[in-house]
Formats: sequence, structure tokens, C-alpha cells
Amino acid sequence: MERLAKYCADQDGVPLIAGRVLGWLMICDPPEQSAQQIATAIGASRASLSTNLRLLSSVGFVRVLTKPASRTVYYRVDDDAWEKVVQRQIASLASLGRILQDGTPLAGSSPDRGGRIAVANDVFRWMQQIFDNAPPLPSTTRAAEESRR
Amino acid sequence: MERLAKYCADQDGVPLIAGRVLGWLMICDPPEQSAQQIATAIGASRASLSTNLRLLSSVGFVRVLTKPASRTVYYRVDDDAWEKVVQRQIASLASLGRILQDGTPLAGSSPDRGGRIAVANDVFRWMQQIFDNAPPLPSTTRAAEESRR
DNA sequence: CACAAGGTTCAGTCTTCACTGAAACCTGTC
DNA sequence: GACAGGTTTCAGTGAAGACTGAACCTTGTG
Repeated sequence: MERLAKYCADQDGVPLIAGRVLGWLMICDPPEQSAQQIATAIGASRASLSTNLRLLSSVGFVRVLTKPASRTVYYRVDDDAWEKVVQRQIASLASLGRILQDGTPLAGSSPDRGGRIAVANDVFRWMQQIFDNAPPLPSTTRAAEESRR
Repeated sequence: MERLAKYCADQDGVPLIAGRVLGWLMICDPPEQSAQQIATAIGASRASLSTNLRLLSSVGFVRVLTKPASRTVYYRVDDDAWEKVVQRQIASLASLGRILQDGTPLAGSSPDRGGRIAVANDVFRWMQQIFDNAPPLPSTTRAAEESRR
């Protein structure tokens, strides 16, 4: 499992160890762990853990929990972490689409030159449309159920 | 424009110059260019061009055209290049979802431990569903129109 | 106050990789 | 067969960045 999360880590731009941390935090018991515990669990230095945990929490994939009357800080995967991953990947694609769109004038409108960009713009419009018509995200649904109780 | 495509290049894992090549090939006139032309256009060494063009064509973003009675090789962006970009990004997300799914048993089924993964699986099911219900890709539509003529 | 547990910062090592110039490799042309 | 245009391969350089051990800061506890 950790090895698989690591695979996805170097497929993305995430540092190797951050991937392992995520992998471990997904299956560990209890769900919240101290930096120390994580360090020994995945066999990395505390220094690296410090860096990677800050990274992960700054991008909102893990949440920081402090228990009262204890100087230990606990970490836990955010429930919406993977949803964020998906959302950001999509957002990144959308911004790529916007870049292409902004560049459209550079090619002019003659069919030979503008054709390439026109096709590209079609693709991103297609994508945009899909998500506009998409059902609500699981997290939204979950929140709604939560409040209905 | 080239600068923007470059931004998206280092956002992804693509070498800087490959991004510039794509940017240039999107707006150049004529649409097909020799390695030489591209090299001077974006100011990179021919060696680098050779490497990056091979990379780009191996992943199917540019197509190689050889004109008869000439040893020059011409390159052109594939019409479906950006569609491939989108598709692969999605595919990558889907494979991430599969990894998470495969790891589900590792957390067991107690609500405290399995809950995290269950939520994650929901997200990827949601994504899967969106694309199952999606309209056909622009390229498919385009091909259909082509053949209808 | 001394101590120790938890965490962070710093300097250094090591790996990876994009890029380049120069040499080598075709392949048509004279 | 020599030659020249076009491209590829190769060794080398430089930069980016992940990871670590060691020193340092902080904060409850005896």
C-alpha cells in the first residue's frame, strides 16, 4: 500500500515521503498519529517528517490536532483530501485550457493556422461542460446528510 | 504564449523545452516545421530538440511527417494532442482511485479505520460516474462528421 | 532549576535530470 | 566517391531538490 501511494507520489510532484505519510495515515490505527509515530512507522527522519507534514497540512491534505494538556501534535488525513486531489487536478487542466484560449489570437483566424487551437479549445469546452452538468460532489452530499439529522 | 505553455510544462512533468515546442507548434506558420526551424524559433540546441521531439512523438503529442524527395523530417502537433493530455490526466486519477481501492482491505471494516478509505472511494466512484455519463469526446464527434460527408 | 520529550531549522550529501557542444551518422546530390 | 544538409548520440556541466544527522528551541514535569 505505502509502496503504491509512493508510486502515485512520483507520478505527481509530491515528495516520496509525503506519499508514504498519506498512505500510512489512510490505514493506521488510530487515525491520528504524532510525528514521532509516523516517523518510526515509515522509517524516515524526524526532520523529513517535519517538512513533509507542514507541506501536507499547508495544502490541506492532513489536519493538525492538538490534544489538551499535551505538547504532542497529532495529524490526521483530511476527510476531503482525495476530493481535493481530484478537484485540483481538474482545476489545473482548466487553467491549461484558459492558457490555450488566451493564446488563440496569436494564431490568427485563417483555417490553416487557427485550426489547431480551435480544436484544442473544443476539448476544454467539452471538459468544462462535463463538470458543469456533474452531480454534486460526495463531500457536499455528505454535509447535507449531516445537517439533515 | 510560449511562456505560458512553459508554465504548464513545469506544472506537469514535461521538460521545459518540450513545452515551448508545443507552444510554438500551436501557433507557427506553416503548421509543420523541421527540427531546425523549431530550434531557431525557440532558441534551443538541436540536440535538445532531437530529444524532446522524440519524447513528444513517443507520447503522441506531435506527429512526424516526411516529405518525399527530402531528407528533412517535419513535425506537427497532433490534432488530438490536448485531448490526450486531458484523457491521460483523467486516467492517472482513475488509476490512483484503483490503488486506493486495492488498499481498502488494509484498513479493515471497523468504522473508525475503514471510514477514511470509504470516503476516498466515494470520490473516485463519483468521478468515474461523471465520465461514464459524459457526452462523446470532440474528436469522436469530429470523426463522425468527417465520415458523414 | 534541571531535565526530557516533541518538534524545527540548518548545512551538507546525494541523486536526478534538462540542456549543451562536439563528434558521429545517414542519405540524397554532384 | 566525395560532399553537404539534417538529425542523432554522447559525455559533461549545472541546477534543483529530497533526505538526513546534528544542533537548537520550546514546554510541561520532577
